[in-house]
Amino acid sequence: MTSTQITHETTRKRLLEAAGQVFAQHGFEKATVREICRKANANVASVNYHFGGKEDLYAEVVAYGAQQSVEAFPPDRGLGPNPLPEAELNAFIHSFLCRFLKKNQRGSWYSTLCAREIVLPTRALDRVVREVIRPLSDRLEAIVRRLVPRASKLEVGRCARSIVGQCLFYHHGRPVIERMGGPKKYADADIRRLADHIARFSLQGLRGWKGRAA
Amino acid sequence: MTSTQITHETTRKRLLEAAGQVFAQHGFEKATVREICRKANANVASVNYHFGGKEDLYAEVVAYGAQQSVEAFPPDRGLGPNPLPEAELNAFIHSFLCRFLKKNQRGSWYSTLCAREIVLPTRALDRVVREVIRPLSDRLEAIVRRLVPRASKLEVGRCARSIVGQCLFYHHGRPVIERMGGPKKYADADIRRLADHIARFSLQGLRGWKGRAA
DNA sequence: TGACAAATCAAACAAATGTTTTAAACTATT
DNA sequence: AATAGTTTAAAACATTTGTTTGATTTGTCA
Repeated sequence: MTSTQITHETTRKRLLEAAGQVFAQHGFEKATVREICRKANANVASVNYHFGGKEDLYAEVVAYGAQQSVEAFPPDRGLGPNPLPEAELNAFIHSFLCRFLKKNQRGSWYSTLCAREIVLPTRALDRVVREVIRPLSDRLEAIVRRLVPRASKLEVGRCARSIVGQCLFYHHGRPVIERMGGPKKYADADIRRLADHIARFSLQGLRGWKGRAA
Repeated sequence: MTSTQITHETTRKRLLEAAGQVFAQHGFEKATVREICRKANANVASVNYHFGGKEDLYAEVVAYGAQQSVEAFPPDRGLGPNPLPEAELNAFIHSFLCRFLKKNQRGSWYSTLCAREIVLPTRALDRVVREVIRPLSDRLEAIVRRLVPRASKLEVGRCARSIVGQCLFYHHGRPVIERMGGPKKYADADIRRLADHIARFSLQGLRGWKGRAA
């Protein structure tokens, strides 16, 4: 890689990071190319030069953010070899919460962006589902299956959604939770406790499907 | 009310309904007053004349939609006198799902709008939380308390959020669920089954806090 | 009926914004 | 050092959009 390409990459990267913040803060429509470029110390035309346009930049940012997010908190974090499904579930839930609630050094715009994309989907969502969400979902269903081996495929899916729903609520519902007097920040210990609660609630909930066919 | 005021009211109402659809479809930013007025068979200036501006119209629409939604599906629907908390929980969950999943005659833009507002909050959210969400939340916590009387206030809150999270996931996660091969439409029987699943999962989950202090 | 207010309408206004253009600066290769 | 290709910069462009204006119509009441 020549040094020309290196500076190229750095402006690209600066734009990606700046765009992530601005898109997360204002949403796609209200975010302006001008603010992004100002934040990235780049010229207004640089977005069109490097990405082709605002929309393409956005798609790039979403994919970039989702991947970074999963790599930072893999769902099997801290698990030893041959883990019990109970431990796997706990790790899955904990990593899931971390992805959204932990304030990482970057400013954690990934999660906000992802939430927006889920509720207000654009073309970028298709790629995220394919590359990030689908594998995670498959993994969770495998864990659930081990916990309730007699349940039908449909029931396993429903139970998995019950678990994911609990996690995502703390993300999607954040503005509401704050306005209801809930916490604005989550320390590591808070996230740990939350994960333990959801894991306990869910393991108990799964008991309803244990040992009986659908 | 004079007939002048009646026509006034009807254009107002037409604008509210049209705006609800357009805002839900495109989001606040991308929705244009021109499209709203075209849909409402009204002049471009009518939004400013009747509401003062686009933002005020939006705030009005959000509040209007949230109220209509709860009135259409009250959380105590179909309950007899002195219901068991288990039945109350089931009714609460079922009405909650209906609010978001049932396609009502209006085109059900309420729910979409509400989801947008939760993820990308504006000033309008404060009012919705105060007037609609808070009372619903209080009701749910009261039900949960009856089911786990020994649990702490914090734990009751967490359990309530676990329940709401399961319901909301089918709303917020809809674009993802569809892309994962899930259903696009929910018939009444589907909603019923879903409610039963969530109620069962949750009642089972709550057992973890039954009969023991925090 | 006639006057007054409310409502509607077509047209214009003013601001913001994504994009394009054209030239300058920079980098690497010969 | 010269040149070709790449990247950056400032300014202008074209379009969209919320809002305002002033005239016109509609409805009500004396």
